[in-house]
Amino acid sequence: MEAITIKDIAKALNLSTSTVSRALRGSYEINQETKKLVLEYAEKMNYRPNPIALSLKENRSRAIGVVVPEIANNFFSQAINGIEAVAYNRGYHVVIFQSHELYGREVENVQHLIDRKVDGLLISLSGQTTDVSHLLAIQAKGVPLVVFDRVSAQIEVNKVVADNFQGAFQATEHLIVSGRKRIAHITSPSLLSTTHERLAGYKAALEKYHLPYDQNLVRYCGFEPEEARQVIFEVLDTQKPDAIFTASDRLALDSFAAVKAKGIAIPKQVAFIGFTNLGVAHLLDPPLSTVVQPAFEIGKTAVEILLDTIENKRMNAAVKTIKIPTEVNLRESSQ
Amino acid sequence: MEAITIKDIAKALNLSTSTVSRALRGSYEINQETKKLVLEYAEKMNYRPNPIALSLKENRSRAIGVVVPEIANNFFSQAINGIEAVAYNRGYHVVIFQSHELYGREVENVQHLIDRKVDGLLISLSGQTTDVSHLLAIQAKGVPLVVFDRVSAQIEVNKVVADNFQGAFQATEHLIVSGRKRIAHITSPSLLSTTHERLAGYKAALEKYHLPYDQNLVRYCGFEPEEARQVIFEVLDTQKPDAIFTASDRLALDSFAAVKAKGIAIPKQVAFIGFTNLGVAHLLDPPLSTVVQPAFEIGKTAVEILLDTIENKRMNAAVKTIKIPTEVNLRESSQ
DNA sequence: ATCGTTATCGGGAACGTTACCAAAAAATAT
DNA sequence: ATATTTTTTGGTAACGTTCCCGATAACGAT
Repeated sequence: MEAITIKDIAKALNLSTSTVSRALRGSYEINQETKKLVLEYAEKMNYRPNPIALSLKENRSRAIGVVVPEIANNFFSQAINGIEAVAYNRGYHVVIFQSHELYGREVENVQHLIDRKVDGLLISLSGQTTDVSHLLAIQAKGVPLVVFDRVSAQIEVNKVVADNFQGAFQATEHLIVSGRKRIAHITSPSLLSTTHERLAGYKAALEKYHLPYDQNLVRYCGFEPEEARQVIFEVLDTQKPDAIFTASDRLALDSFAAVKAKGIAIPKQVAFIGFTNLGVAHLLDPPLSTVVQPAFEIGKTAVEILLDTIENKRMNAAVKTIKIPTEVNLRESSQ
Repeated sequence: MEAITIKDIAKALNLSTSTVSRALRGSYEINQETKKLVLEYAEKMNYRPNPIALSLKENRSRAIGVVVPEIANNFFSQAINGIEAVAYNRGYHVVIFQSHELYGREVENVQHLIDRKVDGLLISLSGQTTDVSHLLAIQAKGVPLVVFDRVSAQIEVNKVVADNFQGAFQATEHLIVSGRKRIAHITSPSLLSTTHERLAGYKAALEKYHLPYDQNLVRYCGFEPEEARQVIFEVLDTQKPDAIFTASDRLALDSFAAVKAKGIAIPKQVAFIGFTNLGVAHLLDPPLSTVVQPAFEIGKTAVEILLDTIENKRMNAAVKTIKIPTEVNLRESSQ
């Protein structure tokens, strides 16, 4: 029941392991008959090369690591699908780890992936991550790295993100032109790059239409289950907004639920638009307007850059940040 | 920048690799001073053991493999979270592969995980899988295996599933007692164990209330994007049901959307209840009644059995199938 | 002083594979 | 027939680690 190895084949056919290896690998420097013999026997015995031995020898694994905050999040699972599609076609495995928004877990994940000799790393930062020295360290080691979605200014590396500014700008502008004046912005922890960019888009839209920027209308919200609810209740009670623009998948849902729970009519009393990749947005009550990120494409682009780097196809390419346009879907919740 | 190894430490401290290994591992048969010296140096140089070398030597990896159809599916991502939570606490890594509902991909995934010497395997079958010889093969090899959610009768192995019969029975019963007579059941491919069990629950409820079982009201539906829509349209047009009970996460959504697209009032004209783990069910229009599977707990239970098997903690335990109760949430869509 | 014990350490093999170098055999050239 | 090249193969080391076995030294006991 034990797996068959090159040694077993060599012994069975009275050859050396070198010869068997040659037969299995490239065809050069080998008698065609010997090669055939080996290949047939290997086939018959269902020989499968041991990737672990290979990894030890070659110091690589034909696998790439992916670290995301949470796969139970549409954006990330879609991004992973993009990553996987490309990686699979190019002969790489994808090893997925979740940080669960914890800095410590993220560092651990990165370390483990490096220990396991992944050929490259794709990461979207946790909500707690401010210090990126763990990434700088692997960069110093020469491990190819691409950061996507949630990036950091502290590291010079290829990045792939949605055009968060544009999306937020368009969402806010839409709310403004449809007559809203007090637009609350419920957003993620201020550490995140996405938070900054979306806030900037929000501000820019206000500015364009000469609306005042009121700090009290902007709320940062962490990842605790009940947090969004509290924040929404508070902002509704104290600020009386006539519109809400939320900045993430999870926040869109929790906030939407909270507003409804409070018995406030959407969009009559408060218009609502969410930055989210929820597939069910059009089925909600009322149908939810959304800014959608091209998650699959972000994943796809990120992994393409990573694999090109791994395979030395971008030797002299400068490090850059790729912005992929977002898409706005206007529905009843914001009319 | 290269990673430091035991050899490097040995050379630096003028010791043999054996001694260094001993110092790093168990403390027996080693001078306390030598040990301290080694540990300090290792710490200073940031030594990390090479798990690949370990895997090669010990023929195991301290990792378990998980094969699921699709992570962009609430049920599976929640199950994975359950798996991960337990595995992490017990010192195992989790390697996630997706079959994307393809039999070929599933076989490949299993093979790759075995090649990579996972200590055990958790799998939920693809929608195409009828032949489980790939699982029988690894079972014969002695690799610990637990099948969850979508199982197969063809293999005797520990299984963890939701109580699909109960959930379907309760859903159907609820529709019946609230006055519905022609209840359509939109379900997954007939190969799946979950499909059978849910259909059985549906039938049993009809029987209990002496309603006829009409084959035309039951529709099997594959995984193509437009398929559910077509099926729903057809069944609505030709069968005029007064209720719809759907059998999966994806089908619930697609069917719900299709019914609404057709302009049919829920629940007035057609009552609707879905077997789904959607987090947003209560926010839909109208709020969607659901049968919820304890996904996290299924994952948790499955991995506990697997790890116990790996660690020989269930030597004489008989193979069994664990059924975990489902939960019915009644909302407006089915009143 | 010799011997057996104990504590501590080093050497070598092994896990599966490939790369390099050398050796043998075969083919070709002289 | 001999020399030279080409083709084909085998042996060995190496990747990083642990385990088994043997070696050495110190030590107390006789």
